[in-house]
Amino acid sequence: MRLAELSERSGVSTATIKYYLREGLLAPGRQVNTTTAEYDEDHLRRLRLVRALIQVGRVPVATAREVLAHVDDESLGRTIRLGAALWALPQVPEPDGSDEEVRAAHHEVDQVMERLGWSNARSLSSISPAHRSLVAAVATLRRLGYAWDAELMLPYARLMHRAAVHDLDFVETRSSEAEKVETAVAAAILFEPALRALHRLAQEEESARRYGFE
Amino acid sequence: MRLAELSERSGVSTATIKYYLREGLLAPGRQVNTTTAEYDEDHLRRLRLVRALIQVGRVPVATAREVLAHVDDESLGRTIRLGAALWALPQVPEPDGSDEEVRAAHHEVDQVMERLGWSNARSLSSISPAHRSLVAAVATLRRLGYAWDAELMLPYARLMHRAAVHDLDFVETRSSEAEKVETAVAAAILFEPALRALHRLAQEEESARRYGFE
DNA sequence: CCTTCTCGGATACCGGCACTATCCAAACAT
DNA sequence: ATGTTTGGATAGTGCCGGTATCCGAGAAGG
Repeated sequence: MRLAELSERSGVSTATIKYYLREGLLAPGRQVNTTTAEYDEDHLRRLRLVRALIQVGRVPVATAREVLAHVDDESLGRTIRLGAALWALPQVPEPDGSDEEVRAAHHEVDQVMERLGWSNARSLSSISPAHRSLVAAVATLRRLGYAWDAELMLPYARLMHRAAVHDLDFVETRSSEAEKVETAVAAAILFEPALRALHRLAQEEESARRYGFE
Repeated sequence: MRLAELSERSGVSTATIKYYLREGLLAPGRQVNTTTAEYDEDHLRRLRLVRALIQVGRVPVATAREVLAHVDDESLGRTIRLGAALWALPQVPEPDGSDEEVRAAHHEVDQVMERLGWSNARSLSSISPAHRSLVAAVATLRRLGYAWDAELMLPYARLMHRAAVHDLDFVETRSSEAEKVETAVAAAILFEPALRALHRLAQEEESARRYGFE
């Protein structure tokens, strides 16, 4: 298919597709001649993933480029490749290690890891962006006066672990390796809005159950 | 305290504080004379909450203003007040009701509500922003080729409900009504990054458990 | 063959948004 | 008295995702 058709089938304007091509989020089509390029179903799939990353996941274009580069890097093993893709994601700045709250948060987070026996996560604790994000989030909560400690975090950690088991079971259902990596990214990025929405719905439900509409 | 001190203790520049005052995110201080205004601890708390909303929650300034207006509206009952605050949050556009995927997603979501007996959520299904977000997220997933149906969603919904129970238990520990509402907003906005980070950490852990570092 | 349309590529531009820099006159501080 | 600090008003900045415009090279139709 040509650019116009790609645009129509994806619902993304040609101008924006050109922009993504320019930014390296989308591989160029097969050049037929100087003025025509041919795109295929893979391009369409990738374009939809790009849109999902940017619109749903609110991932900056530059970050999306990195994530996708890792998704495409077949020289890496699965965990690494997946990890590399996910590690390119977070948009969280390095927390200030000298800050008091940050150190306290770090301590509580590590305690959670320990009590759950998350040895892998622990061994990566200094480099994993997810770990960094968690420390930053907990530090913010504490700074606002909410004493989020390991005790409070544990039940949430257990719940999210069970969610992760579901995620990976779902990823397993994919056949090809490439699809698995892509699915894992989708699971990380796109399940999150769904989880967040479910969380809020559940809050509404539970709140109405407890207090009615007083 | 005066503006400069408020700035110092919050870590927010005076220019930015002035901006928030202008935008109505922060109540003006007590005017001492034409060139001096006095701020107190409440201002500091509110300022920190504003920063958390904007920086951590990535809530647009205009949206934050609405949320905070509801938090401050003492004329509302708790559930309503809380709901009003949370409902002002979402940044999701109305999904296109005529879209095929959207309708399918809507159906699956309603099925989840029904099977969980979330009668409140169901009765609000047409107006709750969380419901709308969920439909939009599921529609996106389906458009990307992931067949997220009620069957797959149910376990996640159960997990998030348990998280919501923890949330509300935590909110209950607050003493004043105003604090409870503020805490509920914090729970909705600030727990989410923490949950997301826990989710990703759990994914890393589970992934490493299953595949090692192959 | 010639006209007219559409193609892809390059470049400049736009609009929103979260700030930020500058200016000002009033009022402290010393 | 005089330099500094205050809060308020206003205009400007930088980023970033996206768009509008222009171009010359083919494709399509008669």
